[in-house]
Amino acid sequence: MPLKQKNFYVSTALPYVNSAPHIGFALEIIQADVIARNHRFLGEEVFFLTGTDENSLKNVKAAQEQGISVKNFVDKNAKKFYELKEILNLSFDDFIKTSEERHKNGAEKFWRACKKDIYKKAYKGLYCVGCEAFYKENELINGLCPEHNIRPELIEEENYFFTLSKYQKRLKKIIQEDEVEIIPKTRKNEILSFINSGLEDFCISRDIKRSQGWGVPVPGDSTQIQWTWFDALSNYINAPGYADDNKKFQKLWQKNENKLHIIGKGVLRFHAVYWLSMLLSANLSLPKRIFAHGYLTVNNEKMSKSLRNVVSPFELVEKYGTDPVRYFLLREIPPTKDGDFTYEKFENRYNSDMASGLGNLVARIIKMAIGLNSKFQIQTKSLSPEIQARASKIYENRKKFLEEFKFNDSLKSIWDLIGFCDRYIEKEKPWQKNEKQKNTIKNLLYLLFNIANLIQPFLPETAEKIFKQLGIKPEKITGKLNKILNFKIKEAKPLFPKL
RNA sequence: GCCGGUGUAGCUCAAUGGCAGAGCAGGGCUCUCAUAAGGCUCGUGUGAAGGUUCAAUUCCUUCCAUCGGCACCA
Repeated sequence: MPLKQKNFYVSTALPYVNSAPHIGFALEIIQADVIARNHRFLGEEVFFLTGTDENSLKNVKAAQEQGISVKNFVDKNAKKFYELKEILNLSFDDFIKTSEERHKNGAEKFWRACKKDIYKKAYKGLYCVGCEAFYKENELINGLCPEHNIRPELIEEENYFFTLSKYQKRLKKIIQEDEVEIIPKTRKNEILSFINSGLEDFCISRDIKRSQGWGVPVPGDSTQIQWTWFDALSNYINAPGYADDNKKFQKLWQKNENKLHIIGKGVLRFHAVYWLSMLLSANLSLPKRIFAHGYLTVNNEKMSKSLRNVVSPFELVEKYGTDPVRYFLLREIPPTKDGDFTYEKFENRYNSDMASGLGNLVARIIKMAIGLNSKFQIQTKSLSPEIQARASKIYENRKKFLEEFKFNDSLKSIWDLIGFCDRYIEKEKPWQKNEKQKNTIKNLLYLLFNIANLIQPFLPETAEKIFKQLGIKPEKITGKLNKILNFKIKEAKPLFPKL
């Protein structure tokens, strides 16, 4: 009887579609992709989910500005997010749009499941028409909205509230004891101090007129729609079939011990406080880990439309290719801290690590090997034990680092192996004809095979190209070390031409 | 204001209560299999002031700088 396959679930946050994808979201979805690919190599059954959040009021406004229907607007923009799959070589298994029926059905079912913790209350607040948001007295500047410099109106309406206060104690325990682990620790501490400051019930619906009818209705009340975050968070269970496929839902969510949310630091509270409490309320299984990444700056400035410094992943990939973009974001940006993008930094990484590093190493090994023979059979027992140990050490590092989401350290450790190969070549001079030449080249081919293996989750396209040049049959590519390898070397164009 | 993080070579970051390291960029030398690629080589720099200690970059105090969190904001 075959062993039962372990399940693994990973999601990104759902980006708003009111503007085009930028490299900040590219970072998040690439991180998730690496984790997903790595778990597939570990032999687990992976469900990798992403999608788009389309029920925001911002969309209604943006659609009106463009003079098209809201549905047309969100469909048009969501398509751009889906296209990231192609250009960034992403391996997600499902893409959920919160305007889809399956999501709305799920969100309504989820609302009913939380019913015991939902109550109606008059809400009074200072409402800025420009922002379409409520402000607190102390957030105003001279009594005016800080964005628009206008005096907010005092609005009173009945809304639904969620009894977050009720979950304060349980939530504190869950987070403190890592029943749900928040990564990194500093974010965990922030959330704990937020919880300790006292949790207040929060408003989870809007008047339907103010939302112009766009959104997920509140079950049983035609005057209200669900607040965007309340419906959007339920996407994580709706995609795996919460409302329409119980068998799938049980397998992927309820009985899955290893569920991971990858999110940006700015939305941690929604996930670590609201979402967990909502799941507790509905009596559903909790995620295992929440990983919060940092943000990208451009020239050390916040990316924003008004600064006109938003970098498009489409343009970057068009100019440099998919794997250089993946490499830069994973290698240069510290996983849990803010990192900076500039074209100069990007091109430096490209030239030194990709062109002169990996690309050049592949070219020189292939050329030397082919000068000797095109076919090689390598048995690991005939290779240098020191070299084998060195390679297997990098697999251990990758495993360890990826468990801690240290994409940068993991790549660094692989690139150390590339550096070792260059020094090994220099030392052994395998271009000279002598009795140890063939053996040196076998060791190098073995190392190159392992480098390709190691970079697979990060740079899948490059790994594939290297395997092709080595003539390794696809069925031999298991992500693990093999005892016997047959190579049939082919020359090819440079992987990364120098800029 | 309150809470927390960080401050190390031009840049990005390591490290340990005991002579402070790596990558990139830059200078010099050099091999030639390779994408003018590779290798070797060159760096007294721990924000400031005190304190504990035989010894502090590491522990403590204060200060300065900077970043983040503090309720509906990627």
